[in-house]
Amino acid sequence: MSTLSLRPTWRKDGRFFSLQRTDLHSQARAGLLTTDHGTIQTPIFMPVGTLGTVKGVHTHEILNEVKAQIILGNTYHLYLRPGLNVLEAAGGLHKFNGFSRPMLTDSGGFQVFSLTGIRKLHEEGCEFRSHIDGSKHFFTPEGVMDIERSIGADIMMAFDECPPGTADYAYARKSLDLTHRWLDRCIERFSTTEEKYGYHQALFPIVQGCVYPDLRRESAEFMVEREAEGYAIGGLAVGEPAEKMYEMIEVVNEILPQDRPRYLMGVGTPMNILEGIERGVDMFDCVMPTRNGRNAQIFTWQGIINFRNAKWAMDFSPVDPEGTAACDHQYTRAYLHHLFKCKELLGMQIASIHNLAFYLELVRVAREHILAGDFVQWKRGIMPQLATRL
RNA sequence: GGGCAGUUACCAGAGUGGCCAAAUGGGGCAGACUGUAAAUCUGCUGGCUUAUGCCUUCGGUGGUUCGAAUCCAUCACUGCCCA
Repeated sequence: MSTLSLRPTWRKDGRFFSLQRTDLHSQARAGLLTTDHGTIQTPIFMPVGTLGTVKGVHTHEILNEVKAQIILGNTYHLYLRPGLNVLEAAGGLHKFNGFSRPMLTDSGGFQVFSLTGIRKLHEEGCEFRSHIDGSKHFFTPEGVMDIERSIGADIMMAFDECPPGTADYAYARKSLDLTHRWLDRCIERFSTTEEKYGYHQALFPIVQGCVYPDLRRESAEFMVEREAEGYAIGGLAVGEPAEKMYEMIEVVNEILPQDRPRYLMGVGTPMNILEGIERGVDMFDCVMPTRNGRNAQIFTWQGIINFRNAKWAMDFSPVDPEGTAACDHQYTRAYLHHLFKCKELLGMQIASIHNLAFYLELVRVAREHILAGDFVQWKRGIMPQLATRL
């Protein structure tokens, strides 16, 4: 039996990803990723919009303040609410939420990890109990492909199992084999179905293997054979030490093809992202800027601020003097502190916009330095500041 | 003037003889958060050389008792009702 290949599903013009420059002193790359909803400059950070909305942030703010080039949605969550009938009637997620730039849907693989306790894994798929009403739902690789077709994101993720960072070798082995069998079923279904809304959709497989180099290598090789348009590295930042994560990225990126984008799923802190870029990652997503923003924490070039702390009560300087968003300059730290103390919604909005804008600025500047050829030097200079607690 | 109810930590409020430095909320002070079951969760919140320890505290004062936030007397204040 010949190996399944995704090549027949690629963009017809062959212009999905192009590398502009690879760093001489590291694996860092700058590239362009083209979708029918626009071109993305990589490396890129993708804000997470699980339910078709980046929590607390208007679309015009995502576009003009955050300057996001692509956002995420989540298959499991969108399937439960609003449901596929609504999304199909709307004409896909882009039409439904009014976001006309590229989108990517996660498959629900992460929910296999995070919903431990209300989910059951089988060879056939994963049975979930809805976290909303307890109802039963069965996700299979084929079903997930169909759902992601209905949602209509530009990039679809394969349905995988995301084991915890603490998984032992035996479990990691078993889990990886399941993910691989599921991948081939995803490819089979994806290859035999069409996009629903007249624009191209790409399918990214997800390399797994926990913290075990041999499994990671095997997984990467397995997926390279399938000739995807892009590849994801999953199952990291789920409880393992950061050093292990970096090591796994190195192992995997040695095998993944240079000419295709690599997406490190669910990562991470500003420092994690720069470490990932240095090791050849092109795409990142993480809930951290929005979730931590809602919880009063912001990231800046100078370090990390917790706006719940009393020390900001009388600080009338701007939220972030170096920030790129209007709200960074419109409001003071004392005011933002006040908003969080009073649990005012505006505080969460400001912090979310700020954090996302900062993350996008971080990868934009990183890209500039890759193009200029001094990425490693620049990164080394700013890392200590990023981790500082203000 | 008479009757009734009450006074507990920053606030509200439980406790009505020992398991009480005192429940629970709120507030305050910190911490966590990584493909979003998260505008959530956790810890601390009388003092002390941080402890299965000591000291001080439940309106004031004085009693009863081995032992009192809890029982008695009295004073002060608060609220409601009747004049």
